[in-house]
Amino acid sequence: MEYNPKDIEPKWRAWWRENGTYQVKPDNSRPKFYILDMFPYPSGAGLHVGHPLGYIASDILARYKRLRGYNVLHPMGYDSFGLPAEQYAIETGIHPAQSTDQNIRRYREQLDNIGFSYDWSRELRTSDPGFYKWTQWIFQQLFNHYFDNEAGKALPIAQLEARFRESGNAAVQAACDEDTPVFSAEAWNAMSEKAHRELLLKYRLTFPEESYVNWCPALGTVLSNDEVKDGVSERGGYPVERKLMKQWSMRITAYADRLLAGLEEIDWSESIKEQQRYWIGRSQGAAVKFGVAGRPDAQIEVFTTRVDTIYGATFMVLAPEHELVSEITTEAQRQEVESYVRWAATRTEIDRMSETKKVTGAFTGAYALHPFTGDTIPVYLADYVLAGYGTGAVMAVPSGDQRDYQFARHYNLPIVPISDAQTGLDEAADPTKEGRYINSGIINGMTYAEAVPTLIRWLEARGLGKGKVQYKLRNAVFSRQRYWGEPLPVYWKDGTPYLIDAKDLPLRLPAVDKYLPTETGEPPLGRAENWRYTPPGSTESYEYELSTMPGWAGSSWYFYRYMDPHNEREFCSKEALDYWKGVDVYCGGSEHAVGHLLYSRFWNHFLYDLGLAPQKEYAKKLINQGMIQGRSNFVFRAKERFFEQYLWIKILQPFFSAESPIQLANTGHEETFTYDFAFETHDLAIEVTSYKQLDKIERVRQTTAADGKRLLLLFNEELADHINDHAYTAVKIRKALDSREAFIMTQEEPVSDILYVSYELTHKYDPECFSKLHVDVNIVDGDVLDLGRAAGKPMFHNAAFKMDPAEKKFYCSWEVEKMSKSKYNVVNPDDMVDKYGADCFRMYEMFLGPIEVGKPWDTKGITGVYNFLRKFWAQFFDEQGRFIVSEEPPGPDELRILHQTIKKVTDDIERYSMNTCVSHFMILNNELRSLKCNKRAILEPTVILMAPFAPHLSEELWRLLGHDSTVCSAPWPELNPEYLKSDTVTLAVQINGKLRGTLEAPLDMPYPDIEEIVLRQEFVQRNMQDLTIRKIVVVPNRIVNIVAN
RNA sequence: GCGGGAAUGGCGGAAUGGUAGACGCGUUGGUCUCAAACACCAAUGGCCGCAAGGUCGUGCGAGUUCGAGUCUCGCUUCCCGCACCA
Repeated sequence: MEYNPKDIEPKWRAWWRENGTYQVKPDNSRPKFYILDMFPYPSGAGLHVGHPLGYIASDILARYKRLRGYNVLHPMGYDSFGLPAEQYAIETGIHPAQSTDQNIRRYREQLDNIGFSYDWSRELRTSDPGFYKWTQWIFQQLFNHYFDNEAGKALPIAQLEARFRESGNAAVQAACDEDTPVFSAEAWNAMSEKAHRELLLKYRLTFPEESYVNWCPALGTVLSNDEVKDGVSERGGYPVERKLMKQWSMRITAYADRLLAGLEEIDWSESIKEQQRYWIGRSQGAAVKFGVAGRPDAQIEVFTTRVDTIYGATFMVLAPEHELVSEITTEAQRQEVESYVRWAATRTEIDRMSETKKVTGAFTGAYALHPFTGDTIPVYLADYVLAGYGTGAVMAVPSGDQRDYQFARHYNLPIVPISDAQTGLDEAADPTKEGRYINSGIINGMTYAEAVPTLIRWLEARGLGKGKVQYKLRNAVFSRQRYWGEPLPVYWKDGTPYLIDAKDLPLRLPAVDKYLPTETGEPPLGRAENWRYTPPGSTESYEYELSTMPGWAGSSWYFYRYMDPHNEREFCSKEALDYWKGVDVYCGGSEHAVGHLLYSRFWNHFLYDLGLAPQKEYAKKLINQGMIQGRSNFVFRAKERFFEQYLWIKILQPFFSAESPIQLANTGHEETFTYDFAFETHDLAIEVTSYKQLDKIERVRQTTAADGKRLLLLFNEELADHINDHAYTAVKIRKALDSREAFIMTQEEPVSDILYVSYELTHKYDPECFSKLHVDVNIVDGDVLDLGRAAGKPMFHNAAFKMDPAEKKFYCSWEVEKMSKSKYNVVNPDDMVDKYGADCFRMYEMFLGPIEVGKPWDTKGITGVYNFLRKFWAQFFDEQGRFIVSEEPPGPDELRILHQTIKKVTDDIERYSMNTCVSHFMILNNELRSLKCNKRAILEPTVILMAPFAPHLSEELWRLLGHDSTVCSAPWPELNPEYLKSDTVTLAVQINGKLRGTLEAPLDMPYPDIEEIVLRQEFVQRNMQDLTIRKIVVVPNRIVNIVAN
């Protein structure tokens, strides 16, 4: 009986679905386990083989935990608000809901194909009003709370109001805007309601404010810091500029310390935790106020982490945007300063980054007063000081800070050493904390540890400064000028925002005629008719907020909704929260390190403060699956920014001969055309034995290159518009390349310093091949040539050639890169499932290597897994194809290998090492085959062990073994350590740490006997001839090391 | 520049301080076949050797240890993240 996945897989998927096998309910009799995948954004491209990697690993874990008796919550949903659907809507007029729905259906189909054990009755979509009702509700809670620094948690804003009425805000320790004025109770009580509301906005955890934001003109929206990479938008790569705008903001900074501390209690990768720590960017230092000469009213405050270097401050630098700039600038300098400020404003982020080493600045003509010495020091502007960090001003200590040093050198400002340990100040700054201070007034002769508190005490006593903690973390911009997102449940009255009544939630997205900004530049919601709110009991109506929420809103809390997805009264019931608590294992990509993974922790801390979340940290364990990369099909030009849109293939071998012309037919389109080829001459004769997979390449065009050699052009510019065709073609070409080393790809116009690339041309030294390639490839012997990084940035990795005549080896490597539609290197999981079955695909993805590391996709290896499954299947059938297992009792060898496998697979799943599990199954199968074992007592437990990995095959065999219930609820085989023991062990014998031989010895042989036996061995005696034994180290049942000289 | 991680055959990758290279791919040889494919069997880190065996081997250099891919120190290279953060 042949193993045919198509016969069994759809059948069992249907059965599982019909029988609700994967549906879960809270069950206090069993321990719970919550395994969550990061839900996908349903893009139009569908899944590729890289996507399911994490899903498969978590599915294996979920199935395993079920077999271990856990009540497993393993849900899936869609992060279905987002930019691409909106862009598509702008282009086509199709409502994003409609295209999103279509994409989701496609995703669901693909996910179903792979046999995941999701409880689909809990599916959710962030764009579903039943879901975003609660996103809006949480937003309202944030609006209604402030962060109390004394309590260390969020408290209702009403409590804050009460305190203001009682005693003003002087004694209130709360997270608030920097510019919050101090007021007394009397003053508060005398204010208007509008004034009250405006002041409260300075405390609320979400609030509108005028601030510099990342404005992306091309996308017509603002972006949060984590959505901007290298000065351009993460989606689309459009330029981003800084712009002062009124935006909703989340006071995440209030939680900075808790988000930092929380990292200590979660089992996430060090790299993600470090990224979050860095993003939060806590630094301890001091705030110091400098006076301005001749202006007793003005002060320049700076933040420094090195207050101990303050005596070395010989000038000050302000950011060009600093608010005091025009005030303190002298008339003589005004023109220069203004032109510098203008110049700085026009520079984009990219400009700044590419010129970080260049010193620019301007002198304001003003002088600051050094708080300790009273000296006057000049005040400059420079854009190396950032307006957005600290106070936007620094005290410049050229002897201790390299940037200040460079600036001082450029403007010929004094560089004063401040420590006797500083060296090399002729060359560079020396930021040492060693030694004792010199030229430093009250701290002369002190060490670093003594100086800092001395200085801070001095400053505090005079009101000139204080110790301060500064964060890099900024409040997160929370509004987007887009259509396809959650509407903010807010209306505007009298210039301040009000929440709509909770009973009016959800505030549904209105219909609009177009998905573009209005003619007056308002967001698309401005197009909605009658987009106004009438508060309960009011006759007036007021305009709703026109912005929507950002993409990360829904994903900041969705993990709770799965626990109770259909609840209409609460975001999640208390019972469900008490039972499921939080996520036990969270699986997803590391690209969300400082976006989703930080924002969701923030919301969770907030919900925890409200008593709505059971745990401070919602996900104890995080697994980051690596990215599966595709191979690039392109050869890049080193000196040009964009790579060729063509793929050239040069035929190296006469695989089209005059005798047997090959037809290349277009099979992908309605129009069909064929080319007949007959090549008479050939450039090279690398042996090629298989070409048949070439027969589906589309649109091949024969052409002649400049040097007169024949070339085939496989892509053409028309195809650029048909991305799917590209992907298709690229895959076909890769298959051809995979099958044989048939091609060299080359560029249109070869240039000597640019390389030709071939695909794993040879892996063994072949002198013929070598010399011919040498001629053709034009490369420097023994060199690894990096094809260069376009414009200094690794926009694309490149293929490299290495030829090493000394080693007689020739290497050629392909670059690997992210699989993406635009790179034409996508491999579709459906194709894999269609050809090999879901079980095989699942196992193969796991077999590729550890989940956390990225690796290139290589379809070749899948046959190994497929053969394994076929052979495993065959164990259950006799030659006539009848299902037959023996009821004989198993022998010790069979039991040993079974229990070894139980042990290894159990241990390895627990440590998320799925790749080695697959190996263990293969080893087990190889052993059982050589033992010709078809005994039920062995095979039945094996089927259960395999069930998490290959659920369909296991289910089929399980039923054939005579079970009525599903293998999904079978008990995990129990390890019996007795069976692992054997009578003898293989002892390795080393002499001075070198392996000299092995010998079979009885288990647990006593020491003197071991020594005796070992020394009797022929190979030991032979190697011991001139040596005297010093010592014999015995590791029981493993190794004997004879130390001798 | 700073932070995190990695480096093991032709390739993906295994190895609680204890026989490096499990398992798979690929390759080579063989069986089957008119032939091919599939399948099956065998070999497969390099070098020397007919063989037995020897010898060198986990990026480089030191160290700890009876014993190091694994631990320590110092480098190199690559990947990821951040990047004028005062």
